[in-house]
Amino acid sequence: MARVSKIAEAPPHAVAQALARLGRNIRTARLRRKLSHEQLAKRIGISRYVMADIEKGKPTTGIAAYLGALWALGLLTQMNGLADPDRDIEGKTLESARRPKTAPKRTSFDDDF
Amino acid sequence: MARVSKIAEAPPHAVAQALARLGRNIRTARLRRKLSHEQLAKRIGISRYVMADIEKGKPTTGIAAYLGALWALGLLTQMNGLADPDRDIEGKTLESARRPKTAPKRTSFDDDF
DNA sequence: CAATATTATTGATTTGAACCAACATATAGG
DNA sequence: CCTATATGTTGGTTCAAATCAATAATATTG
Repeated sequence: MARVSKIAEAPPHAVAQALARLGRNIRTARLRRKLSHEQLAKRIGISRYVMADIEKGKPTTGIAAYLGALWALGLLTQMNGLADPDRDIEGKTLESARRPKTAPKRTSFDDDF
Repeated sequence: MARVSKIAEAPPHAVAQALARLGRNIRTARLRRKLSHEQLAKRIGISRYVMADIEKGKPTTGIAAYLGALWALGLLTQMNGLADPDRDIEGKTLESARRPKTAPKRTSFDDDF
């Protein structure tokens, strides 16, 4: 185990898939712009090795590196609506009138599914 | 992470803003679902401390933790179109007919900007 | 094909991310 | 209010992320 969280060690299929796709898309965008790993990495402020990791969809790589890549490619604006509370229908439905600053106190041991 | 990259140490405003917003949105979604840090973290497979980091928008936290949070909240599908080549108008325009597997060889020192 | 650039891979080094325990503070809800 | 729970903070441990150098493999282009 050690210092890598489970989610990074063995991500659920959906997460692994999302990561792989994101990496592929970033690679495609880079090649279209005719940039090498080294060139793009320099603009982002990372090494070419991390740039390669991003395109592989490495789970443990810091999120800033990924967002930096999107930023350097002019694709960061697509992040705007991500997890937007207004778009969160499920959450809206569940939300009570009040807006608590912490989670409610759970009285029973409601272990997850 | 060690050897923190520039992008994580001092992210550009756009990246920092995107991170902060993502964290806030995740927090909102969590509270709407009446989950504590500990509860959600357990589902994701991270500690409650990393869960708190995510909501703060910590740049150096691994991307899998962020995606895991979205996944556990049922919001991962919103990642689907992110950096999609089909939506990348800029890239489409730049793309040549061929689809090279590496960046073209730059003969001169064309440093950026 | 040849020459050059890109990308992948390996091994070594450094340092902070992720973790935990313990304690402090804030909030919820009776 | 009171009390259990949620969240924040501190200090310490561990180990892999990020880096680099060198080399190998792959791709581009003349």
